[in-house]
Parts: sequence; C-alpha cells; structure tokens
Amino acid sequence: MECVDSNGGSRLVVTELSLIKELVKQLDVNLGGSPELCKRLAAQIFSVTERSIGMIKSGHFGKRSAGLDSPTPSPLKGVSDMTFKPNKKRKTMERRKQQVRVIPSGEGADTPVGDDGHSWRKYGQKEILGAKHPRGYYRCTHRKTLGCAATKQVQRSDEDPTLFDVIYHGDHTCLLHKTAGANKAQPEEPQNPEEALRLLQSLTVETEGLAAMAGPQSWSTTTTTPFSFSSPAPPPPQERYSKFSAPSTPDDCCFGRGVSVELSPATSGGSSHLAMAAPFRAQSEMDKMVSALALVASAEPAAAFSIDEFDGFGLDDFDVSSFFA
DNA sequence: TTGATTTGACCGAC
DNA sequence: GTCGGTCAAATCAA
Repeated sequence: MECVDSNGGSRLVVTELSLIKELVKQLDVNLGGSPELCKRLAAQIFSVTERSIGMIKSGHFGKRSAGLDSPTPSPLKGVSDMTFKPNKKRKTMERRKQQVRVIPSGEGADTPVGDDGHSWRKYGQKEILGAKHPRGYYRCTHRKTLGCAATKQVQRSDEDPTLFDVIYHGDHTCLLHKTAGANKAQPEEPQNPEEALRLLQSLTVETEGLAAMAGPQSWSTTTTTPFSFSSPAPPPPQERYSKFSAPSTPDDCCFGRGVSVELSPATSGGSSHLAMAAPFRAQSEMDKMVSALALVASAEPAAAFSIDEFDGFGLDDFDVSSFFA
C-alpha cells in the first residue's frame, strides 16, 4: 500500500494537474474554433492526465516521465524546445514505457486497439532478439508537416499476449499551439483530501453533443463521464476493453470505469483518429476535478489516503513499475 | 492519386 | 560482429 507523499514530489503532480487545467482553459477558449485544435488539446489533456495518474498510482512523484522532463516543469514547457534530429543511432534518449492491454477478442491484431489520441505512422518493424513478437516502430504523422519528433515502439508482451509494451520517445510538438488562455475565476475548491475525493466522485464531465462539433468521423458516442474514485464492482471485461482502449493508455485509466466513450473504428493501422473524450465543455467541473486531484496529491501524510482509492481509474492491470522505466 | 504499410538494407552504438 | 533504430523503395488500400 502506497501513500501519497507530502513534499516536493507531489508538486510534480500538482504541476501536471496545473498543465491539465491550462489545457482545459485553452480548450474552452477554442471550443468554437477549429475542431482539429480541440482534438489535439483533448488528446494532450488525456495524455497528461494519464501521466498524473501514473505518478499518483505509483508514488513516483519525483520521477517525471521521460521525454517530458524539465528541471522545473511548467505548463506547456518542454514541448516547443524539442528539436527533430533524424539519425539512425541507437536510441539512448529518455523514454517512458507503458503497458497496454488489448481487446482479447481481437483477431490477432499485433497492435493495440484504439490509440492515444495521436496519429502514428508506422515506419518499421523488427524482430527483436529474445522476443517472441516483432517490435513496431511508429512516428507521429505530423513529423514532416510540423516536425513532431514523437515516436513510439510497440511490442507485444512475451508473458501476456494481451499486453503491449509501448515505449514513447519525445514529445508531440505538433500538439500545442499555445493560445492565450483567459484566466477564469477559480471554482470552489475542496478543503481536504476526503472532501476532494467526494467531489471527484460526484463530478461528471459533459461531453455529449460535442460529437457534431468535432466532426462526424471523430466521435461516435459520448456521454457523461463520472470520475469514480470509489471501488465499484468491476465491469465485465468486454466493457473494460471494448471502450476507450488505446495503445498508449493503460486501459481506460483516465476516465474510470463507467466511461462510455466509444470510438470510431480505427482506420487502417489504427491511426488517424482520436481516442480521447470529447473536449470538456464543463470547464468549471474540470477545474474542480483538477483542484481536487491537486489537493489529493499534495495531502499531508496524516491525511494521506491509500492509493487504492484510485482503483476507480481502472489501473488494476496497469504495470506501474514499468511505466517509468 | 494519395497516404499508409511492409520489408530489406543501411548505419551507428555497444 | 551483433543488434536496434531508421530509411526508403515497393506495395497496398481507400
């Protein structure tokens, strides 16, 4: 049983959450604008949220995900200063690793169903010595157009064929086109972790109705998204794995059980579609959630709660130890 | 026609 | 020399 630490480490999580908050603000500002930008922002929110949860779950507050590091991380920093440097050298750069479960009923697909909100293009595949399954190499589709340096490697786990090891390199520089986010008044904030948890349990993020805005091909179904931090009965496997599965995401970790975000069928190769909840229209709700999460993450030891409280995120099967490899 | 995937070759780190 | 990562031509699919 791990507890949230209370000092410097948790600040990183708070920083991550602040980034989420900033992104939500941007999203809110841009909701009437480009659907593409909204999608990108949503994907970024998802990615950072996932990372934060990983930190909380693992207790590795002092370890930022590789490739996203900066000594004093700040929102939206560390993305634009990445330079694309093509070479064939063996990667010694920082990386972050995730394990992703796929739909067991998949017809032998060697890539996970769904994706992480990014568009990936496969550029290679290799048999790896000692591994049963080949490793696929993917790079961001926007590598040429936007110089995005993000790449990932996907390899089916030897031990559990339903798991994929996904190793990410670099950040998506294609994601953020920073806009001047208007600061808004802060919503009421919880005063203690328990209150924060209660608030989180009560929160829903309205995503319905945004499908049309984002385009008919992007969203098939959305609904309210309860952030459950309690320990609900596990949903049937089909529910867990048939919705919102993504290569870079540990199941539906971010949105908890009960999330009902169904994606359009993946295009060939599982790329070019968005695997993220629709843009969060309810800015204030998101603000509350972020504030609550921040408070939870920075809780004093005496008030620290069991990390098991986060079971609602559906991280049970997520190999946290490998996340920050 | 265009964009994505496949696959053998190439290159550099180890 | 081996191996992992990338390139790029060929091929496939929408």
